[in-house]
Amino acid sequence: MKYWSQTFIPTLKESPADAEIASHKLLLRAGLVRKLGAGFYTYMPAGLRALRKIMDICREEMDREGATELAMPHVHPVENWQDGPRWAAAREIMYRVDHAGAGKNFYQITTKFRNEIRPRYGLMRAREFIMKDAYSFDATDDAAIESYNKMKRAYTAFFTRCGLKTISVEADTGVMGGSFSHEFMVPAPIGDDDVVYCDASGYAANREKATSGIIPADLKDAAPAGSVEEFPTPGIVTIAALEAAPYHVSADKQFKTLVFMGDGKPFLVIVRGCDDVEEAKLGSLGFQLWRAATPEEIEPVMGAKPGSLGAVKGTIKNPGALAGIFADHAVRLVGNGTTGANKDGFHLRHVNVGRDLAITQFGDFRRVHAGEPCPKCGQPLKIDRAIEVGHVFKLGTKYSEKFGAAYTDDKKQSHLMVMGCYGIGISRTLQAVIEQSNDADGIIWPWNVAPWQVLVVNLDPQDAAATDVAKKLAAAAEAAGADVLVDDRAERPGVKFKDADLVGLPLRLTVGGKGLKEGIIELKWRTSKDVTKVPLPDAEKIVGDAVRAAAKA
RNA sequence: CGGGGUGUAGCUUAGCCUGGUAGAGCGCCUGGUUUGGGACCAGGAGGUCGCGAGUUCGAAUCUCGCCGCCCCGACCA
Repeated sequence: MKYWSQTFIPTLKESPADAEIASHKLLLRAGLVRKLGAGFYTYMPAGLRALRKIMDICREEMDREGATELAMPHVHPVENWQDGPRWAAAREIMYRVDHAGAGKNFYQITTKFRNEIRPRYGLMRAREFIMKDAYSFDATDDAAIESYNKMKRAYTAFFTRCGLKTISVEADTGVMGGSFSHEFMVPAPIGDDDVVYCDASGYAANREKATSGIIPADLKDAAPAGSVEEFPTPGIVTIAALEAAPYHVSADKQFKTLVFMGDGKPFLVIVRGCDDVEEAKLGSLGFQLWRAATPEEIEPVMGAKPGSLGAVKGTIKNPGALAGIFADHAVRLVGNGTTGANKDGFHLRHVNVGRDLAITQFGDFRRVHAGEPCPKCGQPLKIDRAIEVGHVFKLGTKYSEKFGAAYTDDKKQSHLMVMGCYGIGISRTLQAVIEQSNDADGIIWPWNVAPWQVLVVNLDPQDAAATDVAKKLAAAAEAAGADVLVDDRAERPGVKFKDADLVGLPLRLTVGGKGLKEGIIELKWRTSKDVTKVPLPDAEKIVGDAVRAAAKA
C-alpha cells in the first residue's frame, strides 16, 4: 500500500509543447516520465512501476519457454564490434557455449543506447531505451526452429498479458540477415512500418516482405501478337507520358526497366509500368549492398538515358557488364507490351516476355498495394501503419561461423550452432500500451501492467472515519492480490477525480463523508462510466472479489 | 545529415514585424470564503528573455555565430 502523499506523481494539467501523440502527452501528464533531453527520459515512480511489471511478465514468459537470464556489461571491448553491427552480445555468449553445449537460449533486459537519428514520440524512439534481447544456440536446424517457435509463443503470451494487441507479421531480415523472421507490430498511425494483412485468412506481413496473389494460378503467358516493332517517342521518358495521347499504352501494358548497382555491378529489375519496386526485396538477390544507379552509370551500359530503357534481347549496349536481369513475376501479366528501345526517343511494342526479354531470373520484387488479392485466400489485402515492439529472427549459422560458436558431438566432430535472435522493446511496449489504451480523460491501464491496480480515493483525509474505511478497503484489495495506491492528499475532490482518470488505475474506490453518511463507498472501473454504490458492511468482501475477478480476466 | 520552425517564470504562452519600465493563465506561498469532477477573493515569491559577439544613447525585439529543442524525409526495438 502506497500513499499518494508519500510517492511522487507530478501530474500536469497541460501537456508540454513537445509532445505530439496521445501516449507521449499522457506519459508526461500522468507523471510517469520526465524528459532530460532529446530521447532521454527519467522514469518517475509510477512509470518505473509499470515498466517493472512489463519486465517481470517478460521474464516469466521467457523462462516458461526455457530461456535463461544473464546480465552482461554495458561496456565492451571495441574488437567485439569490428565484425558486425551489434554482435558483441552474441560473441560474449558464444565463448561460453562452445563448452557448455547446445540447446540454450540466453536473454537479458538492459538499457541500450542508440545514436537515434531522430528521437521522437517519447519512449517510442529514444536514444536510451530498455530492451530484452535473447540468443538461442541449437545443434540442429530442427531444434533451432523449435527454439524460434518457442519464442514466438513467449512473445504472443507476453504481449497478451501486457494487454497489448499485436499482430505478428512475416518480416524482412534486414541488416541482421538470417533465414526468416517475424515482427510483432502494434497498429498505430505513428508507426514507421506498413503492415499488409488479410482479416479473412490471417495473412500478415511487413510491406517489405509482403506478396499478393495478383497472378492467377492458371495464368498462361500470352501468345506473341506480332513481331517486335520500334516506334518513335520523341521526348517521352515517363510511364505516364506513354499512357497519354497519341500513344495510349496503359501502364499495365508497359515494362518498367530499372538499373541498380549491386556490389559495384549494374543489374536490371523489370516490373510492370503500374508497379513499384520494393527495394528491400532485392536483398534476395544476394548482393551485400545495392542502390539505384545514377544516369552516368546507366548510359554506358544500356546505350540510352533513363526513360528509354528496356531489356529486349540484342538492344542492350553492353550486356556483359550486367550482373543479371531480374523480372518480377507480375510482368507475365503484361504479355505483349511496350518498353524502351535503349535508344533515346524510341520504344518497342509487341514485346513478349518469354520470347523477347533477356530475363536471367524471375522473382518477387514489386511493392504490394492495398486491395490486391490476399496470397492465401484472394480477399482484398489491407495496409496499415504499425510500430514494431518485438522481433524474432532465425539466424542460421551466419554468426556462429563468424564467431566460431561450435559444439563437439559424441564422435568428437565439431559442428556450428544454429542460432536465433529475439528482441523486445520493453520501454516502447510501455508506451504502446498507453497509446492503445486511453481516452480523453487519461490512461486506461490494463490490469497486469498498471503501476497500481487499485486507487482508494479518500475525499476527507482529515476525517478519522473516512481514513479508517480507506485503510480497510486498501487492505482488503491488497489481501486479494492488488497493488494499492491511496490518495490521501488534502486536495479538493475535483482535483482527485481528474488525477484518478489521468493516471488511469483500473479500479477506483471512493471514500468520503457524504457516502459514509449514506453508509456506502463507491466502486468504479476506469473502463466504465458507471459508479457502483457498495454498502459498507459488504465493501471489503466485494472489493476482494472484484480484485480477484480482474486479476483472473 | 538535408529541409522547415522554435527558444521569454516549474508548465502553457503574449510581447519581436515597427528597439524605450517583461505581461497573462495554470502551478507555488500567505490569509480568508468554499468543500463530491481541475473553486473564489485578496496579497506574495518566482525571469542571466538559450549562450556569445555586434549595431545602437538604449536590444526579449535588429545582425552574425554557436547551442538546445520540435516538425517533415532515409536507420533502428
